[in-house]
Amino acid sequence: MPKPISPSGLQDHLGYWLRYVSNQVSHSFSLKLAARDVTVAEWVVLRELYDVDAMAPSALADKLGMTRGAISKLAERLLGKSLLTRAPGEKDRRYHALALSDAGRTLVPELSALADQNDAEFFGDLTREDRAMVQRLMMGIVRRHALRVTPID
Amino acid sequence: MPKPISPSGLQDHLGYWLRYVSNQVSHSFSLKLAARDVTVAEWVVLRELYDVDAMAPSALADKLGMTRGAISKLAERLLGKSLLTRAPGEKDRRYHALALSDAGRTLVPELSALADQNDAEFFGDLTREDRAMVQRLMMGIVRRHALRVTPID
DNA sequence: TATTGTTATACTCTATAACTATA
DNA sequence: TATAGTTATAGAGTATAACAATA
Repeated sequence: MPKPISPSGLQDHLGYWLRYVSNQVSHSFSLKLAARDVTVAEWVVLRELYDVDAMAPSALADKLGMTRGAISKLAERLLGKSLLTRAPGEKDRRYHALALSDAGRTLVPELSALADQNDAEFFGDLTREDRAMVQRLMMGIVRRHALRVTPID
Repeated sequence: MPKPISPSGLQDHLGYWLRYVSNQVSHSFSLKLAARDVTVAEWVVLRELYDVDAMAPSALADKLGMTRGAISKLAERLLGKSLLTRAPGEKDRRYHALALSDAGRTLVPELSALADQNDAEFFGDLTREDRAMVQRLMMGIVRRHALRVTPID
C-alpha cells in the first residue's frame, strides 16, 4: 500500500511487486514451454480445452477473459501446429467448435508437468499456509472486481 | 501449488493467479495513465529518475531489469514527449545522462497519485497485515531468485 | 438485424543482434 | 578491443474495428 510520502515510489505499490514476480514467473514458464514450441497463451487455451470435448471460440473468449479476435488468432496458430481441430456446428453453423487433436491431448499433461515444475521453482519455498493465503487473496480480488475467471466451481 | 491430480489445471498454479491479477491491475493502471499520455513502462522510468538528478541508460537498465535497447526505446519516446532530457557526459562522452525535464518532474507526483489510487482500488479491501504479508512474500521470492530489483534499501 | 467468427491493423513490451561512437 | 548507446528487426500478447457468414 502506498505510504503517504510525497510522491509514492514504485515499490510502495503491491501492484508493482505482483507485476514484477508475475513477469518473472511467466517468462520462466515461457522458456520451458518453448522447448515444446508452445507459448503461454497457447498453453492456457490447450489446458482449457482438455477438460471438455469441444468449445466454441466465443465461449473460450468468455472463460479466459479475452476477445474473440485474440482467441481466433491463437486458434489459428494452434491449428497450424496440428494441436487443435475445428469443425462447424451441426445445428448452428456459426459455431465453429474447437477441440484438442490427439497430439494436443497427448501434449497437455506434459505441459502441465512443466507448469507444476515452474510453480514449484518460484513458490516451493513458501509454506503451504502462505501459498494458500496468497491464492485466497488473489481469488478474492478477482471476485470483488467481478473479473471473468474460469468458473471451476 | 499444484495438487497431484492427473494433469494439474490452470487454477492449481499460483503463477496463474498472480498473472491474472497482475494483468488486471496493470491494465487498469494503463487506462489511468493514458489520460496523461503515458504508458506503464514509461511511468516506471519517470519515477525512477525522480529520485536522482540524472542517470545513464545502462544504470537504468540494470535497476529496472531491462535491456539497454528497451531503455533506449523508452527514452526515445519520453524525449519525444519532452518529459526527459538527454545530455552527453562531460568526462566520458559515451555516457548520455537521462534526466527529467521540468514537465516530467511536475508530472511524476500526479502519476504517483494515480498509482496510489489504482493500488487502493485493487488492494484496499485487504487488511494492512495481508498487504504486508503479500509484499513480504513477493520480495522474498525476488530475493531468492536473485532477480534484479531497484535497490531502495 | 443480431450473433459468431475471421481478418486487418495497430500498439505495447521486450529481446537479440548489428551498428556507431567513444575510450 | 571493450564499453555505452542506438537502431533494426522480430515476436508475443492483446485490442479495436471492419468484414463475412449464418440465424
